[in-house]
Amino acid sequence: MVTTTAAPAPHELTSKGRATRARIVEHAAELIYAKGVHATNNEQLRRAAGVSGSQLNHYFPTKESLVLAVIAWQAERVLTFHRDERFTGFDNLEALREWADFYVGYERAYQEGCTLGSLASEIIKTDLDVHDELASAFDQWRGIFRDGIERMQRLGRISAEADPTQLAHLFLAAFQGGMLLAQVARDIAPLKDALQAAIDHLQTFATSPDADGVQAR
Amino acid sequence: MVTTTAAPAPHELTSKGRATRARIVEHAAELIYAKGVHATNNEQLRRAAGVSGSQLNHYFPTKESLVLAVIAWQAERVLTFHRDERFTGFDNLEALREWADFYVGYERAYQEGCTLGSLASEIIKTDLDVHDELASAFDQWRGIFRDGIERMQRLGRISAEADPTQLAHLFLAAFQGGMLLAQVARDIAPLKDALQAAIDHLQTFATSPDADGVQAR
DNA sequence: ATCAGATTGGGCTTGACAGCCCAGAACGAG
DNA sequence: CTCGTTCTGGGCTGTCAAGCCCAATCTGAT
Repeated sequence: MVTTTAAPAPHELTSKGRATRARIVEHAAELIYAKGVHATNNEQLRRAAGVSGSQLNHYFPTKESLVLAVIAWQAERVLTFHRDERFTGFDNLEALREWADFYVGYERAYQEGCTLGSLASEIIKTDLDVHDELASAFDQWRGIFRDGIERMQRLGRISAEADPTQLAHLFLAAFQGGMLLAQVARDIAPLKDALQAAIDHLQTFATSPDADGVQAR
Repeated sequence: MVTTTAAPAPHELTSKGRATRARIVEHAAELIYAKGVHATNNEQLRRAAGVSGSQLNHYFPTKESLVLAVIAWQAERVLTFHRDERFTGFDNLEALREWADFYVGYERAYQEGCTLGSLASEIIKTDLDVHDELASAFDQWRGIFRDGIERMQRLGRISAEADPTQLAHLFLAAFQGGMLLAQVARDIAPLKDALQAAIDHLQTFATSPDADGVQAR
């Protein structure tokens, strides 16, 4: 049996099928975020999503396929959030401050950690072949920060000597590390401090320290 | 049978017993670091440490007790490493650079992550009651950086306006986050960049930028 | 030397979970 | 309306790991 066209299409989903599949992914994402991949089993997911065992097998033959779908879903969520208009592509310091404030004020930050980072840490050493999906997501995430910083340079807001990729790595690392530390300490302070310090660092590259409404230290 | 003294001592270990227990913990730590907690089972540990099933049960009745011992062992290791003479309590920028260089050059950094951080992320959401042990370890770790930065201030090497706790959080978060990103990307660059940027930031507080052998940017 | 307690060996049981199957219901194109 | 396809329900089974037990051996203090 050879595929006639370029679209094998293992499952042609109807609208109802798509709805069920989406319901499974969303509930799986929530359960996994709250309890971790390993502590989330089929039965809990069945009850939460209101589906039966065979539906899971129908839409997600293996746990790996489900986890991949959850990763894709969470990645899309977090990337969409960061591309929200309010952050204007992170082309100014105030947007970064607003972004940091959001997560510092996000209750679940120090309870469950980052929706993507926690997931990544938990399964990166397992057999699950989810590496490429994760790498791609984090790469795009970093790209959002890097592009923003590059734009700050082009707009003359920060010095041309700043290294956008390095700074993007600092932001993402401070965020992920801060989330982990906050989770462990059950206190948001580590995240708050790390993000504040990272932003302060970027501020040292600002061409006019006071132009952004915040006085230099 | 009532204990005569105040020492219930659930198990008085002989030197042989202590050796076996230590062998188990060390091999468990290595296996867990390489493969994760969940992917490490009794059989692998039995073969690696050359012990039998009942020994595991004898020294570590539950997996939780074993994981706790591994956490304590790894925490002691990482804290001892950071207290090594060569870092002189992190009371100068050069020590931080040496520290960063060590991990950037450490092969397993972007393969397995941080010996403590990876473990923490993997099990923080599980039932295992290991929270206090982890919190204490990270608290001491942060304390090493904070104390170093405070000493830099007392020695007049950096401005008194720097916030030692905030900067300590930045270092630890950049390290943990950088480790995670490096693992995901299979590239050391994120860790290298994050640590470099964090050190650059501390450098902006230096009272004499060139006194430490490195020119300001 | 003796003996109580510590240590060791290997196998076994119980429980949990992922993956699978079959039959029936709903859907939707013609 | 009709029929092939997709969707759904609930139960079943194979696998695997954690925890446990009994019996044998070793240790070290007296």
